[in-house]
Order: sequence, then C-alpha cells, then structure tokens
Amino acid sequence: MSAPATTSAHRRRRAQRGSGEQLRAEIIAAAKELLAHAARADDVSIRAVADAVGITSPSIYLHFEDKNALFAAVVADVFEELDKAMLTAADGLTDPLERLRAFGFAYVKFALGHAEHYRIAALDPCPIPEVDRVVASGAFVHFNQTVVECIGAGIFRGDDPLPITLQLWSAAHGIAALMITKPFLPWGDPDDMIDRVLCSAALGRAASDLIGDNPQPAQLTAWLAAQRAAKAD
Amino acid sequence: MSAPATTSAHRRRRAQRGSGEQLRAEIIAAAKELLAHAARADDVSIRAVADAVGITSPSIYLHFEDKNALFAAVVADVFEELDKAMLTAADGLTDPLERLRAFGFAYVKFALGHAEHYRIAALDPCPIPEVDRVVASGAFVHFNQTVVECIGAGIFRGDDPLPITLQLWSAAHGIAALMITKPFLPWGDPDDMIDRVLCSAALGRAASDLIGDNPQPAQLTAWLAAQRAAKAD
DNA sequence: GCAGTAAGTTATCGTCGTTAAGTTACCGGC
DNA sequence: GCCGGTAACTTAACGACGATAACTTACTGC
Repeated sequence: MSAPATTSAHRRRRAQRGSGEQLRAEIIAAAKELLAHAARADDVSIRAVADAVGITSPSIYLHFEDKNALFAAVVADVFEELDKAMLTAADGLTDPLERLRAFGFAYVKFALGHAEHYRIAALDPCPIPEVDRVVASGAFVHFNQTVVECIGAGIFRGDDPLPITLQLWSAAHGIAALMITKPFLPWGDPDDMIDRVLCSAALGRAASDLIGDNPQPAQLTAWLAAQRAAKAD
Repeated sequence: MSAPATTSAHRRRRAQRGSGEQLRAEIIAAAKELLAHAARADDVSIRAVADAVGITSPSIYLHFEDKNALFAAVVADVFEELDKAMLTAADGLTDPLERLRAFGFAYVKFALGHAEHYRIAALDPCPIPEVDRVVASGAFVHFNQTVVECIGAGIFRGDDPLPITLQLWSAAHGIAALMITKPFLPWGDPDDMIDRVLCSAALGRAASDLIGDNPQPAQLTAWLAAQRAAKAD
C-alpha cells in the first residue's frame, strides 16, 4: 500500500546485515501490487518493480534467480490468500455438497478478483512441471478433501477422488478463465452464472455416476426422457 | 513445410507490383509454423518470422500494424481450421446430444493439438473486446446451433440458448485450458477424461433444468438420494 | 581497527518491438 | 524508350527490456 508506483522512490537505507529477507518480501509485495493494476504480466518489468521498491534492477537478482522466480513467489503468496478465502467461505458448513459449492464459488470469485495473478498462476505456460506444488496447494487439497466427503456421503461414486477433483476443478477453472479472458461476453449476472456452472458440474458428475460409468449420449437421452416421463406422472 | 527455421533463408525476389497480399499470406504461414513449435508465444519474435520468410523484420510492418495484429491473423487462420475440424467430426450425426458431444470433443482435441495457437486465442488477454469475432466464430455458432436443437428435443429447457452455450463452452474450455497449461497432472487417459467432462457438463445442465431453476445443494442432495432410493427398488 | 562479506550500485551486453529514412525495381504514360 | 511515381523492400537506429560482471559501500565478529 506504500507503493510509490511509477517514479523512483526515496533511496532506501541499506538493510541490516542479517536481514536480506526483508527486502525480498518488499520486492514480492511491490510486484504483487504492480501486477494487480497491470493489464498484462509483461507490462510489469523488473525495472519497474525495482523502482517501486527504491532499488536498482540488478538488486532483484540477489533475491530471485530471474523474473519467473519472482512472479512464482508472488503467485505462491496470492495462493495463500486464496487458501484463506476458501476456508473462510466454507467455515461452518457441514454438508459436503454445500462445502464443495462454497469452495468452488470462493475459488472462482477470488480468481476474478485477482485476474492477473490468476492468469500467471493458471493460464500462463508452466516453466517447470511443479506437480507437487499444484497438488499440494490449499485449493486443490480443499477440493479433494471435500470430494472424499462427498463420496462418503454417497454423492459421488468411486474409490479414487482424484479424477473427480480434476473434473470439478476444470469446471471452476473454465468459467474463471473464460470470464477473465473474455469479460465482454454476455455473462448476465456473473455470480448466478458461476453458481450454475459449479452446481451443474457437481450434479453432472453425480448423475453420471448414478446412470453408469461414463454414460454415452444415447443413454443420457433415454435416461432424461425417462425422468421427464416419471415427473409428468 | 518449407520453413528454413533459424538461419536466414534465400533472399526472396521482390514481389510483383500488385501482389503485396501474397507476402502477407506467407508471413502468416511462417508465424503459424513457428508458433506451432514454440513453448511460449513470445519465443516467436518478429525477427524470427521475417527470417523464416526471407525478408527483414521491418517489412512485416508493411503488412501488419504490429505483432498483435500478426498473431491475431494467425489465430483467425487457425480458427478456420477448427471450424472445419468440428464440422467433420459432427458430420452425419443427427442426434443433438451426439452432435454436441462430437463438437465439444473435436473442439478440445483441436485445442490440445494446437496448444500455443489456442493459448493466444483463448488464454492470453484480449487486446480489443472483439465480441462479434468470438460470437460469430464457427465454433461458437456450431455450439449454439446445437444447443438450440437440444432445446427443441427437450434435453435443455429455456428460451435463450446463449447462457447454456456459454456454460457448455466454459466446460470445454476448462478442460482444454487445464490440460494445456498443466499437462503433468494425473489426467489418466486424456480422451476418456475429456469425454467424461463434456458428457457430465451436458448432463449436469439437463438434470439441473429437470430439477428446477438453478437448484441449490440441499435440493440436489435430496434429489440424488431419491434417485438412489428409486434405483435400489 | 581490520579482515570478511552481505548488500547494493554502475556499466554494459544482446535482444526485442518499432520507426524513420533511404533504396530498388516495376509500370503506366508520353 | 525512357521517365516520373510509387509499391516493395532494406539499412540504420531508438528506447526498453532481462540479465550479467565488476565494482563499491558499510556492517559485523574478532
């Protein structure tokens, strides 16, 4: 919040001997702030970040290997925020499906609120296959844990939660990514759309499990017809 | 296919008087080729494209306003291919749901096969809100038309196909984007996963329409329990 | 107070997108 | 047949970028 933005800030006092870590945190904060107001990620340069902090650009490289590493650190920081937001959103909810919906909704809303950060984290090419990082992230863990609960409650079927989690995650990611990248499309009420997508995704998977193992269109059509007939009675 | 890749190609003969358009097409083709083999879009420089064609970099600007315009032209070109691929995939299919599935599957497969092109088109920030371009694109039109057919067949409910199309499109986009950006995740058999996601999305929306207007978790849980009970009999 | 080193800076490299100014070769008109 | 006009390029160069190497400063332990 103390971001001096464009022009060069006050010349900083050299940091204390042991506390190089402090500047590292300041750099991350400045980069995060600049990214939040940037249309695209490459619009924020190493030089601009250094300027905002009040140091020269090569100093960045004392704390980060390169630009990717800096942005990765920012993303890690943002994802901790996301983790908290999701936990808050699902706080007090006990029904597994309610929790799943709360998690998903919080996830998408957070992504929309941190569009440029989310873009770097989830839309830009991954420099290094950091499987562990993704799968160990709070968001993924929360989703997966809740899917396990849903399986326990009989909502989903199967012994492996992972494919289900991936499927639901892709639904959340899809609506988030599309709304971020194509905000001008006729989304109607965004919250309503998000909710529909998420509830539909969960219901789709649950109903799919109900009908059979990955039922095909013909089966779906028949099943839907039967449902409508049953309802008409 | 005649791409000279890295080193400067044969010096081209100057084009005929009236035919500046020919070079334009060659530039697009070269950029498309280079993008196809690039890990990231900025790895393809204006200079590299010029080099591949056998001209100097400023010559590009005689045919395109800037780099964005060039890449936009490439994307437009690729999307025509996508259009054809989708039409081919659904050729001969009459059942609306079968067609929807074929369109969706072709869409995602094409995206995975043209990852870097798809990234530029659908993942990178939109320079200009080109609503019309997107909504008028073949892919969107095909989806929307088939949704109309599905409504006619009673599979979906409602008088406006647009929200349904957007919802289904976001599902296709979600799985495509995630598989492109995080290919190292445990996707299992990709084709199977794609099919599950697409069928689930369609079924989710259909079942959702069946139960009520955007039914909430409590309703869903109750409905699912009733279904399981009915099936057990 | 002095060596050692953490924490920065200055200077510089090569690449990029892009622009300005110059050059070459075709083509219609006389 | 040659000549002005201009389409189609090239050469040269600018400013910004990410990154590296070499230098300087100032704190700390002994």
